[in-house]
Amino acid sequence: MEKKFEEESRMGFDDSAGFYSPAVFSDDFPSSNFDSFSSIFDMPCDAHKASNFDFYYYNNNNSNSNNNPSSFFDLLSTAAPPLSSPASTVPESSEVVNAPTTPNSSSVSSSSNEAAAIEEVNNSTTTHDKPSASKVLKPIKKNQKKQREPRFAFMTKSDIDHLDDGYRWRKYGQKAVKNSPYPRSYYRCTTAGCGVKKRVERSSGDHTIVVTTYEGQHTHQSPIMPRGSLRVLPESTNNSLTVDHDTTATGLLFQHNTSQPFMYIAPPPPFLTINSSSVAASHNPPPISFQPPSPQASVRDHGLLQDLVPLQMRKEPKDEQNG
DNA sequence: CGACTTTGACCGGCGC
DNA sequence: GCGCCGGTCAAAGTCG
Ligand SMILES: [Zn+2]
Repeated sequence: MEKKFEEESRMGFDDSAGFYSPAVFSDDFPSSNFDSFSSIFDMPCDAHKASNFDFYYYNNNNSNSNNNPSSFFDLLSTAAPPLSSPASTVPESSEVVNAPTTPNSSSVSSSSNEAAAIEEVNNSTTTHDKPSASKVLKPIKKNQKKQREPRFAFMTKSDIDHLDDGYRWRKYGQKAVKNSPYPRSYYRCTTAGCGVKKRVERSSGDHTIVVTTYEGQHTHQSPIMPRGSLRVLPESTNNSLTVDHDTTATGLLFQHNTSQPFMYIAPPPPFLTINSSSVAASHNPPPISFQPPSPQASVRDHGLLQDLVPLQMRKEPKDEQNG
């Protein structure tokens, strides 16, 4: 019992929340701590079976009751275009080219070679194969290791567990998390034919941080318009998003699937406009020549992530706003 | 009444 | 093989 628990604690990064050290993920993590992050990445990622995230994003929102912290998720959903063929998102030949900084991550790189399973997951999500015959059916053959689509974990400092991201979700499960007194909720997109799932839990260390893990890509547009917290400007108007309140999106984003994880620290995402008075960052790619370790179709597939990633990641702290 | 949540049971993988 | 555990199902319950 205890031993088990201890083991869990040791590999607290099992899924998502436990991965982070509260000391590191403080409200204002200075750029000088980047090295510390690298150390974290060095953890044996292969330990957690299918929980290999591709991106993390730490949304350092002000968890003031006044503002709705879900704003960032709103533009998340809206910024990410729907996918037509999710299976092609992850080429099986997307092996790592650069030497991984973590020797253990070798096994992680092999996680993206099961792209075929993605389609099965999507198909199985349909309700046609849900007769009252058996209790729980096995959508995927046992042969398949149940490889899932890439996941994106977004950490948001908020008191609200279920953040409104513009999509309709149906809660289909809830489990207790040992690392955290807060439970983990399982949601699934209610749109027919869309097998996107997401998990919502709280960080083990910092309970104020909500970790929302998205799995898969929506095959449709956002069914509902986000509430007044966010205004999405159509392309005809502007290629940027507008946020009413201050979304201090001090972000940390790193790629986990590839060999070398990168950090992304940016005050405001480029595609959104803070307070609708700041400069409206255009959607075109920045002049920075970001070179991911691999072609990474997954990066461009993730739409929004693509926007986030090539910003000014890598160890390029230079002087991003002192203070 | 429809959409969504709650909640216990179940399944499959994994360690012992 | 057994038990633990993460993930999932689905009937019952809740809400507007
Ligand atoms: Zn969807």
